[in-house]
Amino acid sequence: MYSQTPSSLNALPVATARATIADVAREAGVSKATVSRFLNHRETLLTKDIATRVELAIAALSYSPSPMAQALKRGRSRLIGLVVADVTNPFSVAVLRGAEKACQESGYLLMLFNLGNDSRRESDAIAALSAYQVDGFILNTLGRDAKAAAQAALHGKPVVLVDRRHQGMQADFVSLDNAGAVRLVASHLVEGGYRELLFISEPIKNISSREEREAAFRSFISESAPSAPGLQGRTFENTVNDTQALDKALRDLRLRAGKRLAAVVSSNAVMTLRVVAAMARLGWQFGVDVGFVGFDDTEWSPYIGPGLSTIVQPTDELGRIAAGCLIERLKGAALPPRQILLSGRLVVRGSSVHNVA
Amino acid sequence: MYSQTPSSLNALPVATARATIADVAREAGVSKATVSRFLNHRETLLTKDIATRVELAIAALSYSPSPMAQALKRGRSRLIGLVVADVTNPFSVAVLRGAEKACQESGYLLMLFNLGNDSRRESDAIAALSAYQVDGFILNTLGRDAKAAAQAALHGKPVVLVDRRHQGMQADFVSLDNAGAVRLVASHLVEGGYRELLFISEPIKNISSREEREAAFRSFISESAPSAPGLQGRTFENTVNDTQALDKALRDLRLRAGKRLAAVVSSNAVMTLRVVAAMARLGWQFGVDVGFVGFDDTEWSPYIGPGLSTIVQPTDELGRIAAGCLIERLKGAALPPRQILLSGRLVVRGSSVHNVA
DNA sequence: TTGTAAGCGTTATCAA
DNA sequence: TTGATAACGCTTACAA
Repeated sequence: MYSQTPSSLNALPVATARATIADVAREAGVSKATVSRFLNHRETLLTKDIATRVELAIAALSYSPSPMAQALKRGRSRLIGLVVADVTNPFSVAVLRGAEKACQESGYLLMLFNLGNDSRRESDAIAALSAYQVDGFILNTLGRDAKAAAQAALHGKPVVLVDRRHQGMQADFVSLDNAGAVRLVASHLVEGGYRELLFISEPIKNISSREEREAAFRSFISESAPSAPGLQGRTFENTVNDTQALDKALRDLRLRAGKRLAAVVSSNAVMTLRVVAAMARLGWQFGVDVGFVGFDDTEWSPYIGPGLSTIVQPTDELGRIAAGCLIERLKGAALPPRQILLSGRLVVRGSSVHNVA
Repeated sequence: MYSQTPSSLNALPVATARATIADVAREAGVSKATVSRFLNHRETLLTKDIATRVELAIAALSYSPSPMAQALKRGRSRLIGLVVADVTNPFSVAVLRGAEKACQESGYLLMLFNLGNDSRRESDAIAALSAYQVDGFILNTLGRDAKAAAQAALHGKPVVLVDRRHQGMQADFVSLDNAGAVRLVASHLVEGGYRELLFISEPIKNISSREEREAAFRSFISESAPSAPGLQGRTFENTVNDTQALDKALRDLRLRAGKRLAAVVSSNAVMTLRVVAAMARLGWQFGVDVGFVGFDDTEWSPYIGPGLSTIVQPTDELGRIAAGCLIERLKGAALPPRQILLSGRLVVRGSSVHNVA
């Protein structure tokens, strides 16, 4: 504070242009080519004497090469394009976080494009990112417009899909083991005595993760019915503002259940919040009136009612691995498309433990 | 589905290089300069005949100019660097969302750098982004390392600060009106009969928004003491894992309050969650044992206990305006540094309405 | 009104 | 081992 006199505040140094490779060459008394060699093939092909001269010049001018120029020349940018369906969704953000970390560690920078759940922008996103010569894509998109995603591949850039598959696309795919997680949830509820289950999802519309979860739920019910007498299960798709339908679905659930215990399985955090709101409207309590398990653990899950039981997705891992896969390919690995499924973890809290009180 | 035969899946077209301006020129039978003119000064300086020929060629080759090459030549990249303190913080994400939207609308792309609350990376972030020739910066950073931020200015790039000021930096600043919001919160509590208040913040360490909120709280207490008999207020800084200190602070609060009503003001969403956890540990209820208002509204606020009263920050606006300010300057506006403060809105829920039950 | 050519900051190919 | 020089894809004097 003391050292910051008013004059030092105003007299900001005039914008001083970045040093270029030519400046360094001049300073060191060598050619640009030599500087470039120092940068890229330091150990080989260089006299010690010259190397140190270049090194000094670089330090003196605090030079660092322009990634833009490098990109233009090399055709590679050390940029990774990340397209997310919706930055508002905590899942997307968590993945973003993991991916960003992995990229930073490998010296890549992330260019972000948010779709805001507008699937029409999907091809815009890929086009824009592609124009900036991103070296590869991480896509957590809507999955409707397979063609758009394919474009990326057409430009020969590697792609990693997170959470949502694209039909007919040859790409690495990183995701939660949805089927396994559903089994975890459903068998926990059945063991806890719940017999009338309702799986609630956002509109499924071809989104692979939603399809997989719903399908796994259906299979579980039909497979388990023999060994769990009285077990029934249904699925329900709820659109964003249709609170009436949601309330009705919950009431119907209890009606169907009769004396049996009823439970809800929510397919993601967004849906969970809607169910929480519905429960408040109905004046029902988790664990008393209905059991509950939701996909996606959030920081607030423990504090809603008796605590919400959830499936924890390894989101950070998902992001890291997605970025890792991509970077591996960028380093030249020519592997066949991989599918990496990570297991979810069930966290049991009060909402899925029946409580008569 | 039917049209996707196995062969069409495998026989992906070979990576076909992007068309360049030279390709277009050849196709149209004109010079590169002409194509460039069509791109940049379409209306002026061009014969109708030639213009259409170029237009056709562009369409035929589905050409779009390389932003990298343009950036290299022009020195401008249509890229905006966004540095956030912590992508995990819902506030940062919300701002990010607003900024991203505004950028997209103006044809800018966002390069993201997350500090993960590690202040040492602040200068790395700015250096990395700056190397990619971003045209400007949106900074929501830790505010410790004023020099790092200043570097950005030194390269002559405009900067917008969000939520956190940097000492001695000439830059636009966009933020919540912290003082006003604190007054809103505190007077609401006092009017509700609360007389022993505790302001709980994450460690303040020079972070301007935290300082401002705490200072405003202190002034409010001393200004209002005369007109509100028995009014007392303290402030408390809680570090991330120190649950013991937090629990003690809450117990002491009620001890001090005696028969008077006690209330907590939490300085952001992260802190709110810790208070929620502490209340659970203590077995206390919001609105009964202590009153509560927290900064930052979250989707889950309504569903914790009787609902948490909160200050809603216009986060989307903050992001939009930040990006807007920047883009305005990028268009050439040479204004003095502006300070834009947006008002918060108080949402009253059960936690700040005393309930004897 | 259009074309030629130089240059943005790199890297890579050739000679020396 | 080092240095010219051409190219990457674009814009912009300057000429025509």
